[in-house]
This record gives sequence, structure tokens and C-alpha cells, in this order.
Amino acid sequence: MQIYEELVARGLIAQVTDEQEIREMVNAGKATFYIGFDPTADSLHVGHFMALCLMKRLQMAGNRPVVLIGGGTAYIGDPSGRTDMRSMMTPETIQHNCDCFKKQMERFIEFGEDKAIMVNNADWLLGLNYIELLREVGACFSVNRMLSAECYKQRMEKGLSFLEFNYMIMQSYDFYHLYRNYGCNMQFGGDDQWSNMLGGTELIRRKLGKDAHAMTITLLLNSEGKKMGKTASGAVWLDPNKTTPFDFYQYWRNVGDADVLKCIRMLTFLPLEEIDKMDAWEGSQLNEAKDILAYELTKLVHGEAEAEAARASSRALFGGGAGADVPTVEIGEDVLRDGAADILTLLVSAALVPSRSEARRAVEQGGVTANDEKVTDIRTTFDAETLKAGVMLRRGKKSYKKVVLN
RNA sequence: GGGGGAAUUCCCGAGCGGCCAAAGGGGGCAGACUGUAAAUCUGUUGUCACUGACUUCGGUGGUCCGAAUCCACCUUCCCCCA
Repeated sequence: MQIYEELVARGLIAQVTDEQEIREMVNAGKATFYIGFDPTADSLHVGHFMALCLMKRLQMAGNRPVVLIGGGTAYIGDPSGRTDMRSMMTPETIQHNCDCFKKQMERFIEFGEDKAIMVNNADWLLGLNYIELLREVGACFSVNRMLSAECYKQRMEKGLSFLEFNYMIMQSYDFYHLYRNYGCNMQFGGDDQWSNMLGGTELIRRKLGKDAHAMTITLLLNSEGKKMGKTASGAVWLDPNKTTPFDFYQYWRNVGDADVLKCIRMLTFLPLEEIDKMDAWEGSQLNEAKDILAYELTKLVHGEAEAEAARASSRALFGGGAGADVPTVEIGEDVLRDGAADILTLLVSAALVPSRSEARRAVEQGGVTANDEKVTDIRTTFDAETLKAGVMLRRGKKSYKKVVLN
């Protein structure tokens, strides 16, 4: 099976400009393709990860990836799929984010001579001259056409600033620039980027009379149609300081039944034959698939050692055994009162709850255990000796912390 | 530039001058049921020294015994006209 067919089989491809040509080009390893990453945060997240995996697959098939960091477009902000305007970022933040992205990407993609290259559109966008740009590029765009683009629809109701309206033009200009300077003939991106990407192919056609291609990646949606990779507290990050490997593992371990196979297919590098076998699994057997998914992804992102550790902790905690690798919190003497600390104080110092009120509620509702014994009285206390030995606190089913007095 | 409207707790959104820590929904958290899933049901969801007290309704002042609610100014956003 060739690369293009594999991508299709994995369900990664959403839309393409010309399937026949793209297939031939990609399978022959002749594509130089780019994906843009907007440095809107200081870490990549799961959505970026998918794009990186796709780059890797294509790179393995002989194609040449170009990573474009949107250091310039970040000054504008992409309105696609948003209902409100992004807050403006300062140049310092943008630069910082760019640096963080670069560091993380080096884990996945091989950069170097005739391998992948990385460029930053700040290098050419920031120096553009307004009048010149209008004459050169502005003439190629029809406002009527742009307004009918899907990515602006939502914003037409709420209001779209002229600044953001120009995002598409900047992105199109990127493609044009890369085509001329690096021979980049294809662009990938999330499916929400489709109209922006078409803008680029069209600009190239108008300016140079050449064909360039675009292809979008299926957005990773769960069975309820929501974007995956988001939790209540925000995105699932690749940076271990923002999302610990354990939490990362747990996120995937807990995906819905209906989504496991799709995720395995789209995100892991397991051979398709192996995945097809899992298709028949159902019921609690799917837990095994979830474990595989979680392990494989954690391994890809954080390395094998971390993946093993996360898996071990997870099994220890949920398998009923003694908690092995539980995050430990050290507390000082200052939390003691009369030589003992009460349960509420401990929960708060362990950051298992944000406030004493919540701690109280958690206990009153029977959601707290200490050393595997349910705590029902909010006045329960632990003396210094017990605390020195370490107390395993658990709030709900999924949050654990070990507190130790030192 | 002219005219009109809006700003409420994590989000959406109700809110009579006192009975408002503020309806309802969503989301979150916890419990039951399970498979660390989903669905369902129950409880809970400002803080604290928790049968009480304190701080919240864009901001600043004011009226009043008493203000999320009334007045003035300011800020931000939206709509209509130009």
C-alpha cells in the first residue's frame, strides 16, 4: 500500500484539490509541502501533533516537509472557526512561542539539508509594503468571493475586523512565497483552513499560471462532533510541564468507546492490519484498545520510558494495587495545628481542591479517601507521625496525591 | 458624525428597590450504576472561623434606612442612519 492510500485508509484526508495529481506526486515522493503553525501558545497541542504525524509519514515516503511558523500571521490572527476576535499578542510573546514550537517539533521531524526545513513567515511578511502589496496581490482577490468563504461565515454575524479579514491574504501570500522560493507545491492544513489554502493556490495560478495543490486533514472529532484534545481546563499539551505524561496518558485512556479505533487509526503508527483486527473488539475489551492508544501516543510524544511509567501508575491506581508512582506533595510544619493537620487543610495543600469550601463538599459527599479509607468527617485529623509516613489522599476516582510532612 | 441598545457568577441567560449568593440551562465536581467509557439517576457548584459572617452583578461616584435593580459620569461591545 502506498502512502496516499494509507492516509486515506487511516481517514486522515478530508479534502484535496486534485486527487489524481496529488496521489501521484505524493506516492512518488515528489512533493514539497508545507503546513503552517500559528504560535498562539507556548506549546504545541494534540491538533498540531496530528499535523506533525502527517508530515512524518510523508517525509518517510520521500516527500519534503516545510514547517512554516506563523510568526508574521500571528500579528493578525486567524478568524476561522472563531466567534470572537483573538486578543492581540505582543511581539515578545510571539517570538517566545515560536522558539517553544521549534524545540518541540525537533522531536518529531528531521530537519536539515534536503530533509525538512523550517521557515517563519515573519521574515517576509513584516517587511511588506502596503501599497506594493495591494497592487501586487490585492488585485488578485475578489472581496465578493472572500466573503462567501466558509471561514468568515460565523464572523459575518458577530463582526469581522478588517485586520482579520486580511488573514487569508497573508496565508495565500505565504504559499505564493514558498512556491517561488522553495518550490513548495502543496499545502496541508486542518480542514478549517480549506478556504485560506485555496486562496493560496489561486494566487499562484493568477500570478504565475502554475498549479499548486492543497489538502486538508480531517479534524479529530469525537462521536459527539466536538474537537478532541480539549479538556475542561484547556488543551491537551505536548509540553510535559503543561500536561504531565500521566495526564496525557489518562486523556487517551479515557476516550469514548466510539472514538478509540478512530484515534488509533489516525494518530498512531501501528500497522493497519493490526488495527483492523481491533475493529471487532467491543464492550470492555475496548479497554485494551484504549490502553494501546494511550501507550502508543505517550511513547510518541514523551518517549518510551515515560510511557511505561504512565502506564504503570495508571494500572497501579486503577487496578487496585498499591499506588506506585503517585505525585507527592511535601508539606511543612506550618500546616499543623496542635501537632496535627485536618483533612481540609491537607486537601487544599495537596492542591486536590482549590478551596476549603470545595474540600468540605468533597468530604461531605463521600468523595475523599485517605490511605484507602473513606473520610466522612470534615474534622478528621492526622497527627505528625502519620503524616511523616505519608498519607495517600484521593479525591474522586481520578485524582491522587501523596502528602508527606517533612 | 447622529440615534438606539447592552454589560449579571466558568459559559449562556433570568432578575420586582428589601424575601438575592442571585431562577433556568450548559459545563465542572462528587455519589450510585459500570469497563478508568458512554448513557442514566442523585447531590453539589462565591469565600471563610459554614445553621452564621463576609465579598460579588463592567468602572467610579450619588440617591435611599436599604441598590444587581434608581441617577450621573466613564469604559467596552452591538445595532440602525450617515
